[in-house]
Amino acid sequence: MAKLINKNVRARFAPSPTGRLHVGGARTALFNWLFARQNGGKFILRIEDTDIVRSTKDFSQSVIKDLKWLGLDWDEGPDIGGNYGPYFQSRRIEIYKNYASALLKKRKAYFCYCTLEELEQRKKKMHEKGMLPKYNCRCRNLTLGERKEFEREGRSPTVRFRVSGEGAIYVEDLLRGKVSFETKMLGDFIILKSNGTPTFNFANVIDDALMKMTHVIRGDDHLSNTPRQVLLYEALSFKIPQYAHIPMILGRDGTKLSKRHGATSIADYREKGYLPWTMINYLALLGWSTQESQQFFNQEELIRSFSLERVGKSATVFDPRKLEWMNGEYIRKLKPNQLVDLLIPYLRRENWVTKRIDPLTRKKILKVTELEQERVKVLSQITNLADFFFKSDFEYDRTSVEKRLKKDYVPPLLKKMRKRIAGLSLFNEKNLERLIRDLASEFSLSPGEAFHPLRVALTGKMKGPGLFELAVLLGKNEVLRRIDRAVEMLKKQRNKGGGSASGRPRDSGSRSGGSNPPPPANFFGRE
RNA sequence: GUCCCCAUAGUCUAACGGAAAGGACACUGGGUUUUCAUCCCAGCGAUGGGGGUUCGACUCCCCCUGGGGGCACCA
Repeated sequence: MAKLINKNVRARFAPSPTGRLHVGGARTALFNWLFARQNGGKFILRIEDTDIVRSTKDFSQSVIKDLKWLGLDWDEGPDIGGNYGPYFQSRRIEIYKNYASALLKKRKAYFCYCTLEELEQRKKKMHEKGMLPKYNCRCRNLTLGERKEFEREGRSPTVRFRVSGEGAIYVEDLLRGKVSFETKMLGDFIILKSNGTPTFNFANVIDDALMKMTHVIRGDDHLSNTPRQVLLYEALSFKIPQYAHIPMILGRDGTKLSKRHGATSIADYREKGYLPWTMINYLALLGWSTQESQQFFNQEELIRSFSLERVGKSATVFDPRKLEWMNGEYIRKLKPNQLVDLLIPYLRRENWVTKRIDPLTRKKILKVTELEQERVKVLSQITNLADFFFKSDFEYDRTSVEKRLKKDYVPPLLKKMRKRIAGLSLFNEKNLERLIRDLASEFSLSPGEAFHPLRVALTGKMKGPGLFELAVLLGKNEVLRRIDRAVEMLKKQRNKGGGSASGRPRDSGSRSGGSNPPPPANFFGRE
């Protein structure tokens, strides 16, 4: 079936800047964006900063930054303007006040002088009686005199919407069909706070109407708010948009995703080293799928294939493991040269490379990248994977030393190896491999029994890239130094009676003659 | 408590009322590799329970259970 496109579509993302952009918010933004883009319609960004206590300018900026980082773009928004601005709710206060006045005049709203404490108390009492904690409208029909009296007491009023009428309110939802709510379940609700700012339900409705939104795609935690909003649309004679309440994203334990579940903000994932498109691709699959359960999409494919009709209805669990897998897939698809650029910030953070990178150093980083690419799932992991390429005084992994170096044959083997390597005229992979294999058979060892100790001596680990490739990259002299260092380390441990295997020779007190360990110089700086 | 939403493996999910319930992550085993990773092969594993409707139910209806959300001068 050919997809119907509707160029008049206007969809929006309306975050409140009370924190960094959350994965749930990001997915809501994504679905709106995809929907707008595939229809050739407009995607609008509006910042809902009416909670003056919790909203900050910094969070507004960071939300915008994170959306851009994800690769989302908008046709109207706080940073670029548009025909229906301003796009910060905090700059639209007068608009809300005017509409509130209109409702007051029509007696669809009224001033309420109850204080927070009074409301709190009343709610508590109702709760104790097992009643619905719905507002009983003490101020609903105040006389002018009574109002004057309250004002003399110094109370500043809120404006409440008068909920009246019998029967049900129907919400037409694109995903869930017609959902009905009993009007009598709703209490009169506040539309203007006593400080003059609007509440969410009020500002949201007015802006969506004034900004001519055709579709409201949002988390289904908003479904229960919708009947109130419908009442407002009707009271203000606004056209009700099409709703689509998408399933929420939960944490591993099935509860609402929160900091308890670890990283939840887009910025967290950016900093760890997830690629923006990984986030988009993964998030798109949370609550939506194609008939074939396709896993990977490029941007055009995603825009083309997305459809609201195929968005599911049940809550989804955010799975960091699948996200990491997907990031690894995308990292492996990168050209090594692209990956180098992404990796460099993490190397800088460790002070392994200088701010300016000369061509030779870059070439070496490229080589390291080629050797490690298939192991990197998250960019920041490069730090643990490749430390030994950048520093000579890397630490030895304890279990690697135990398993691969604590053998009687190892010290003599390494010493012999050192001698042979020193005598090697052409230090390349082929020659090195032949050398080690020959040595293994001289010692009556399997090749592996010779390879493994050398690997630990050179890298401190028992996992990593091809042994001969990494050795050649390190260079002959560095390889010799590292063998010396490992032999030295083993000797010291033996003297100490087989104590800690993770000791760094340089750090274990003054030296008593013998060969000195290599200086802690930067490998790339020195060679 | 009450209202609303939801229900296929541990997780994301597919399946005009008519397949052996398909794919992906994770996990397990095997192969390749000097190790790890990659790659390849194989395996484990699901329609929450109970009633209907129907020749036939993952699919439609009802009840139960479970989970989530709202009931704010938060959004």
